[in-house]
This record gives sequence, C-alpha cells and structure tokens, in this order.
Amino acid sequence: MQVKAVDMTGRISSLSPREAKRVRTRQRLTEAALRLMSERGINGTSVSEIATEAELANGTFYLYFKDKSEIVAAVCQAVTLAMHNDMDSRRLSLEQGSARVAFGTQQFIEIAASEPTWGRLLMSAFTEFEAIKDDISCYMRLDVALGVDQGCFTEKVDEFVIDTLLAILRAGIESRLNGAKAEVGARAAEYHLRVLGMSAAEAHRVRIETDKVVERQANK
Amino acid sequence: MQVKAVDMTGRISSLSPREAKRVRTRQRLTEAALRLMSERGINGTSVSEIATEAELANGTFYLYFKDKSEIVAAVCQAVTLAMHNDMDSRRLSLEQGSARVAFGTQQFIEIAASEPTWGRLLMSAFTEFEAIKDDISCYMRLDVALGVDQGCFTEKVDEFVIDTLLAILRAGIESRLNGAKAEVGARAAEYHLRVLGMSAAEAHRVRIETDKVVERQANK
DNA sequence: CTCTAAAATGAGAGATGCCCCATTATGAGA
DNA sequence: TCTCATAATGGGGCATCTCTCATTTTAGAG
Repeated sequence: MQVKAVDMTGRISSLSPREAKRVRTRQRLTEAALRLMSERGINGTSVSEIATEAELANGTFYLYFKDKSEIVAAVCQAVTLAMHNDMDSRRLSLEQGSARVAFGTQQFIEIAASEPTWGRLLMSAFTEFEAIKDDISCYMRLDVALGVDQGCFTEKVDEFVIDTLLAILRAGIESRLNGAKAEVGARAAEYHLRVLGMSAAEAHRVRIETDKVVERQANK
Repeated sequence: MQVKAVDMTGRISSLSPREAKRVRTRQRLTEAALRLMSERGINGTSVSEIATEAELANGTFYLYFKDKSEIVAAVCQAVTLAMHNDMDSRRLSLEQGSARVAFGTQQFIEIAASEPTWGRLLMSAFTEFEAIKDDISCYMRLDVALGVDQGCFTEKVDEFVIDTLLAILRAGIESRLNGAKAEVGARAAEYHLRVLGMSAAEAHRVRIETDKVVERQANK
C-alpha cells in the first residue's frame, strides 16, 4: 500500500505505510522542537521536553535523531529553507544587485516578523548554532556578488562585509521581534547598501525605487 | 594595622588586614573567572571550576558572590571598565563627533584584539549576558549624539541605529579575534560612519584624517 | 600565647539533562 | 487470524551543575 505524503518543503513523495509513519513521527518531533526552541531557546529546550511536546516517550527521540545537535541542525535548516521558499519570487526578477539586496533584506526581516516562531528560532540559532550563518548568507552572497559585477557597490567583498551584513540583518530581526515597526526592515536594507558603498541618498533612492517596481509587478 | 591596597580600577584605599584579605580573595575569584570564561565562554564555566582555578574550595565562592550571575556581572563590568580606561584619552580631545566615532570604534576593536582575554569575554558576554550592551554603548551614544548636534550625521539616532553600530562593532571584534588583520578595525569604523549617513568617500576621509590628527598629537 | 571571629573547607543534597536498552505494543502482510 | 519486523516505551545510569551547611582552619587583637 502506498500513500502520498507532503513534507515541510512541499515536495510530494510516495511512501509505504511504514515509511509514512516514520516520516510523520519525525515531523512531529521537529515541529515540537521548533515550537519549544523558539520559545525557550535552543539550549533551554531539553530532549525530554521535545519528546513530551510531540507526545512521545523520551527514548523514541533517539530512534529518529542521533543526538540533540542533529535535531537542532534539522530544525534550523527547515526554517531557513521555509523562509527562503516564502521569499517573494519577484526578487529574482530584479536585475540590479543593489535592488535584490534591498528587497531581500527587507523581506527576510518581514517574514521573520510575521512568523515569529521562525524569527525567534533564528535569533536563538544565531547565538547557539553557528552554522546557521552559512544557511542564511548563501542567498545574500549571490545578490552582493551580482551588484559588485554591475558596479553598484564599491566596497570590496570579503568575509568581513558578509559578517557585517549578517550582523545588521540580525539586529533588524531582533528589533522587529521586540516590537519595532516595519520601518526597521527598510532601514536595515538601506544600511546594507550604505555599508556596500552607496551614499545614504543613493541607498534610499534604490530602496524606494525597488519597492515601487515590485509593487508594479504585483499589480500586473 | 592598615595597609594600602590597589584594586583593578587603580583606586587606592586603606583597609584593615581583614578587609584586605577579603578584597584579595574576591579578586582571585574574578580573575580566575575572567581567565576561564574567556576561554570556555560564560555558560561553559562552572562555579567549581572558578573556585579551583582560584585555588579555593567550592563553597568559598558563595562567601563572595550570591550566585553565578553576580560574578558574571562583576567580571563583565570590570572588563568594560578596564577597556575604557585603556582607551586613549586623546579621543576626548577630538572635536568632531564623526572623528570620535571613527577613532573610538577603531581603538575599541584594537584593544579587544591586543587583550584577547578581554575580547573573548566580550564575545561570550554579547550572547550570554545581554546587559553588557549598555556598558559598551554608553560611550558610543555620547560620540554619536555629538556628531548629530554638529550636523555630521544625517541619520536619525534611535535604539535601532545604536543596535546596528553595536552589531558592527561586535562583528569587528570577532573577526579580529579570529585572525583578521587590523584593517578590519578601520573598516568597521568607516561602516559606522556610513550607517550614520556619511558617504563612503567622506567616511574614509574622516577616518584617515582622524588617524593623522591623533598621530600628530602623539608626536607632540 | 591565647582567644575568637572571620575565612575557608568539602561532602553532598537536590536538580537537570543526555542517552541507552531491555521490554512491550503495533500493524502490515501472509 | 497469526507472525514478526518495526515502532515505541520509560526507567535509570551516568554526568554535571548549583548552592548549603556543619565543621575546621587561620590569623589578628589583646
């Protein structure tokens, strides 16, 4: 007997009942972990709490994950993937690297704010799961590189610039989760452009212009 | 019987032998805590490890600190104070807010790099002792406010700008501790100025000019 | 030198957390 | 309906950490 199952990423796969159950239970665990970790932080969440939240026994956890670090990685990866899937596909139609950076930054912060469970997990991961930086920065690197090729940005691009942009992104998300207005996302976007070498005026123009272009596309 | 004792901050006080011993033991504990916490992180250091490192018994710790969080606060405060004491007094003779921001940022990063024990504690505290942000940002706020009054900076100054500047400062320190060249401090300084509204060119000019002014003063 | 208050000790109570494993329950396929 | 591989259980070993407290040691005052 075969069934259709839909996983977190939206892909559809054909699974035997046995496999389907395995997938479902694993999902219960990662979803429980996401809920708890976004509330209490990664280190503040114990394996037994995750199992209880998933309505499973303590030991069951270890049939699905080698240890705690494995589920942390799985949850962080799932969240960053989900956030990127949520990113407006219009971003990719923007031709200027500067526009993509502006739009991407703003939107990433907005998604984190509108799905606080994701946002809070990110904040916790920033401090308790170093590897998340790579997952987050990969999309950013492409946009920045594009802008550099096009001559939008004068700043030389290396690890330190990326770290700086990530730090600003993080400050934006945190601020937003703490109740700051959406304007913060726009400002973080402009700060990104300024760090990359654009003047305050240029950065503002690009960000405003990008917002308009995207809105125009949406009305088509 | 009275003796002179010198504490971490350089103040001199008259203490009875009893009091002097108390001060010395307390210092042994905070110094041991600083050593360990800068190596293994704040959460990665246990009270008994601190006591052992200070060549004291476990229980002695609690005669000097109510609990672990109290020594964390004490150590962080001591380090930020020591770093500010180490900051070149020439900074205060700079008249432009922009120059002070540039010089202050660069120097703060340089001190953290040349005293890695302090630097690493700061990094750990950034993620495991929120309150440190206030200790660090207080000097920054003054310089920024000065620059705003003088019209150097066009960016409106609120909590989010400060958070952004702190985030960049932190990225700079981390980068430097991971082996990046001193140039990173200069770049972080320019990024600060750019975020505050100056163009890349202006920021660079101010930073270079400030370096010269300070050097000229040093040769007097 | 003696007395005694202050300083220091260190075993251990009480909590918590990670992970293992002997055992039991389930349900798909024959 | 029966079988047995797979799924799930949950008690507990082991490690770690915080903080307490009855006791011992130290060293200044007289």
